Amino acid sequence: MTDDTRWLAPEESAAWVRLVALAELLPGALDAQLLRDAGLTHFEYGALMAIAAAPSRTMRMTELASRTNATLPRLSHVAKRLEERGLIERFPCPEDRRATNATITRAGLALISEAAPGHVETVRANVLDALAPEQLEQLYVIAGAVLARLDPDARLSATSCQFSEGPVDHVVA
Amino acid sequence: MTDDTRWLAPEESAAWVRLVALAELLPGALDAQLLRDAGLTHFEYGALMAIAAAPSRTMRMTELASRTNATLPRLSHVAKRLEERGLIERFPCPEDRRATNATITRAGLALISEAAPGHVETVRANVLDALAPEQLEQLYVIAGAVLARLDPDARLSATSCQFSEGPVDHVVA
DNA sequence: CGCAATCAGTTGTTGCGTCAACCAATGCGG
DNA sequence: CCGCATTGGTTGACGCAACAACTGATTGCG
Repeated sequence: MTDDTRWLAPEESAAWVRLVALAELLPGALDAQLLRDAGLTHFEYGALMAIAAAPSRTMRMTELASRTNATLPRLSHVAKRLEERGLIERFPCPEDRRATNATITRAGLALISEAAPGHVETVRANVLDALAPEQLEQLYVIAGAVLARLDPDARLSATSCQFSEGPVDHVVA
Repeated sequence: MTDDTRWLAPEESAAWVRLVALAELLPGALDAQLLRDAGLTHFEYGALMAIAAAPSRTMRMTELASRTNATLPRLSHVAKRLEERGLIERFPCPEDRRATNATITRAGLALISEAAPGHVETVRANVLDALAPEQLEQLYVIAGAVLARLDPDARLSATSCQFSEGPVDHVVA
């Protein structure tokens, strides 16, 4: 019973344990704040942001699913709930009648506009304010290297980032 | 309507987007491999590892919940399933008859012993092999700084790390 | 032109996590 | 001691995500 597994060295294990803890705690922290202050999960917030950032504030379900790392069934359920809450609207795509387009409503825009400041504040308080500028750069590079493995097609960090943290006034105006 | 929110600078946004993508994808990747190869979620694997690493391979439910970042109800459900599968056993604590102790069985030890190499391989393939030694150190520091905010009591990265990635032979032998 | 294969999305079922309620044991102040 | 709040843990109900199955539209190919 030879064991050729390359077990983790202490430095590797230490870094890994912390990364796992981080990945475990971060989603909960984001969800908790957004759910408390805006009644949105972080996923819903990201989806609304992605739609709002799209040209004409409209996006195909499939593309939205890809950008938010959701399965199509999941997105369909979420969209249904968001539509019932009046935050988005769905209508068949004229060009391809199989497809469905989702648009964010005024109410949806208003909601994310209200939610954004608090969310950004949470991001700063929990992450960004803890890091020096050079660490921010290191994090960018490190996460990029890992994402190249986890997300080879770069479906997430797409060009117009769906978790954009800028003001949304330009779309509201 | 003055807006004193400090919106994210481009470098901040870029790093943040990647970190979020990482936190979103990593759990899924870990779960997928462990579920496929050992029929365990990453959480269950971590819980079994934590018990296995404890003195006399026994741990109180409350402490286990704290170390694995689980609520007590969640852990109770998970423990019930693991017990039904014969991987752990629960028995009332002699000293405090409110408390419950969980012990890992031989079958449980055998399972994590089998699962560990594949898991470590996944960790290397997805994360560690993508990073240079200095990046590993940077990651350790950065994650530590963030965890100081997210997990002030350091309930997760406790001394005998529950997600330990070392061989488990010493407990099996 | 017609049929098969594929694509886009929705719907139903199952499993897991959270929340609230509950029971039992402990311990602490009177 | 006794009463009552607190701690440790389990249970049940509800909500959300994953998977599978299905409908309808489109493409491709003979």
